[in-house]
Amino acid sequence: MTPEFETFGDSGTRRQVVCHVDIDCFYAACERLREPALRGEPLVVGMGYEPGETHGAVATASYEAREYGVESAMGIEEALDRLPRKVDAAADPDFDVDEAGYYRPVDLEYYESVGREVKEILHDRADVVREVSVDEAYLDVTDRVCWSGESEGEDRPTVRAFARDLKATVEQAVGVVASVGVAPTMSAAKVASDADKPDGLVVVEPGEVRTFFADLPVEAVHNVGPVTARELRAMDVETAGDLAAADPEILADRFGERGLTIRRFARGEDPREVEPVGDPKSLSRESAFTEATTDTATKRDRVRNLAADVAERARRKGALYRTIGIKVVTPPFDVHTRARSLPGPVEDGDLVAETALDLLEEFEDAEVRKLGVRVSNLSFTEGDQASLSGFDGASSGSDRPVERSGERADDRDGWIQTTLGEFT
DNA sequence: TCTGGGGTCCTAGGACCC
DNA sequence: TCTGGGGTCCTAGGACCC
Repeated sequence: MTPEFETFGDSGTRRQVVCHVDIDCFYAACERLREPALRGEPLVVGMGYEPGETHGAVATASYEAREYGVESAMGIEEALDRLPRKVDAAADPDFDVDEAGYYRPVDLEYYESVGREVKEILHDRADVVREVSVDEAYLDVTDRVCWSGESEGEDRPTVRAFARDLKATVEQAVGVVASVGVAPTMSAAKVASDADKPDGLVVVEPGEVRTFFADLPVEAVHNVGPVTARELRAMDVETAGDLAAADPEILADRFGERGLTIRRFARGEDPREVEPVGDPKSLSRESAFTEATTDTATKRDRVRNLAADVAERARRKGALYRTIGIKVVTPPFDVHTRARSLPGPVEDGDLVAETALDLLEEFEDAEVRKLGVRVSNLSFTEGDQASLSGFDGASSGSDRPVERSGERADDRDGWIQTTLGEFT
């Protein structure tokens, strides 16, 4: 028995059935939920955007807005060039109101509440759910469905019927549209849900994974971003099919372990099983200045606020941290990080601020466009978490039973206790 | 295209230990 | 005293994902 091969999509013996669910234009869909007048209109949801302003970036553009060339991650200023605001267009005879759109700032809390409604349905429909983000999840539905050719599963629906019903339920109950992909592996399910957006439903049967990938561009493969895609193209690897057929040694040489992973994905091989996400590894907060600044007081102020935020979030989650760090972004877009580890895990907001400010001193004279504060090397105390939120995990979703706080922490138990005494 | 915010994982070099 | 190898931790940066 070779466990790693058990769940390989095209060659495995134990067939996992993975369903990937992704809400279409989630932020925009949420805005339309509470403001139905926005339906059918070009709509841009901007992060760091405020009504009437031009700073920030596009978090989500509705399909109608995309028609005008507005894309995700684009600066709001650029987006406004392509798609003016309705209000501005109405006031200016040079603009055509019909060629304008609506802009809304991100309201994550609201989106999270909508996301929770969706997740409830998903937990209802699957034995294991991996919540990847506010609007996206993997479901292990192995024991709930059968592939189209199978008949062994008495009452089980086919994957397609299952997915169709899931989509309909989400749409009726929550009012947002999901794209769904079903496949024998996580990586294929993910690509499948993406393949026919919006309102997509794509099923990739076992044995078909590699064929399914073959003609897709390399960047469709999970973990292939713009940088890797460019390098692959330079090596004449254009499609996922090319990637599947590429020499593994060359890929390993060029991209390390990731090179082998993406090749396996392209071949339909992915041994990962759907598992719930564990405790976070780090917590951070960052924010950009409207305009880059060199002013020390401004920078220190911002860092103090971010530090307080991060510390408060860690406290609420019952997280102790052993490493405190900052992120400093200087023009044009150079990212610098600095971090310092403490002798033992602490929960101490003042110390976060102090350490962050100390690390910031190196950038005293730098022009800064963005700052961040981060705590990492987290450990979660047995007590707090479970007692505060109930430890069932099945119902509450986000708070699952505390995991052992990492193998490394274990062999340190002795001194963790002593340092805890000192620091808390 | 001049860029938001919150994450994960990997890599590489240096310090330090045995 | 310059010669070996192995392991871990820490920091910084990079790529990627949503």
